Amino acid sequence: MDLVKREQSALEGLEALCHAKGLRITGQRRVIVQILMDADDHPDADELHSMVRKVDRSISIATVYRTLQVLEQMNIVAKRDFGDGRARYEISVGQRDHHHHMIDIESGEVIEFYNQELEDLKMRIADELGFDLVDHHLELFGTRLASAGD
Amino acid sequence: MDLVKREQSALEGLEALCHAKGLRITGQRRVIVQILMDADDHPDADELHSMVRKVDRSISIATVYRTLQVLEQMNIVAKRDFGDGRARYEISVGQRDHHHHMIDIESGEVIEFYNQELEDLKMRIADELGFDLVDHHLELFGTRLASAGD
DNA sequence: TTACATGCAAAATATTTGCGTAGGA
DNA sequence: TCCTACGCAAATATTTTGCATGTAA
Repeated sequence: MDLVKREQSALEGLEALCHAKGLRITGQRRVIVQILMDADDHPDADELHSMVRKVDRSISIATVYRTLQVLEQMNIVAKRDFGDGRARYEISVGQRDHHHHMIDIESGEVIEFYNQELEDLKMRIADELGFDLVDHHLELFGTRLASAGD
Repeated sequence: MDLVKREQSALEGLEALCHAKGLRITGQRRVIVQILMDADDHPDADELHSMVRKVDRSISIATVYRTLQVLEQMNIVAKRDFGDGRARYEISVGQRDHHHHMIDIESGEVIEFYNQELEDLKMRIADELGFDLVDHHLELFGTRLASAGD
């Protein structure tokens, strides 16, 4: 239920924030946000466009980019970079639910994780450097341990 | 002296590694590595190209990209992403001397830092996730505290 | 009605690659 | 000499933008 609630609030958040900023809630924007909320991976603009077009074939790649830009400014979407050439996107419900990525450099698989120690440490580091932390990205790249899992 | 030694070893490392991998040490490669060692910021390919051309006007942007690619594979150069569209490069002497970046989102200034706690924590997190850590990127984005510095 | 948003196609960026030549080992 | 690396220019890939039209408020 928690996940569902979170998704609803993201969509509500979208509408509320759109209104607050004088932006229009269009069918395209609704579809793009919905698709991105349903995605449990990190699609790039082109992948997102393909998915979006399964719902509404008329939506253009330009609108996808423009919408992602707007959503990023509203902190509804976070833009990520995993080292290949293109940007990847994911829903970020406000600043909550912060997580990072462990990337399997052999398979390309991306695992999300959260670690409170890390959050604390980053705040502390930023503070020591004389900064107010606004955002942060951490990506770990590695290979699966032979012993573990599989 | 320490810095000088480190730079020398980077250049020596280049030659040694080139030989080991059957790669040729060309004038272009020497210039590119030298310029990158002398840079204390994080130039992108185009900036690097401009700097390199002050030494040898015939060096092309393609060679800069190709050299950076080779150097990255040899772990002599690290590719970074600070959120604008282009990749940035810096010398990384082996795996030592690891550091991260605190980016001032107002001025674009980049401050490098190192934190042992962070290194330990990242190793631990990767291990807990069942991974052998190969590489990692951390970027903090923030604004300068009013009270601090200035 | 009236701006803002959209689709389309062209443009702007960043990076890679084919090809014939130059040059390091 | 031989093969890798180079310069050049064209090709790719990704993202942005101008413009005429559509549409939410």
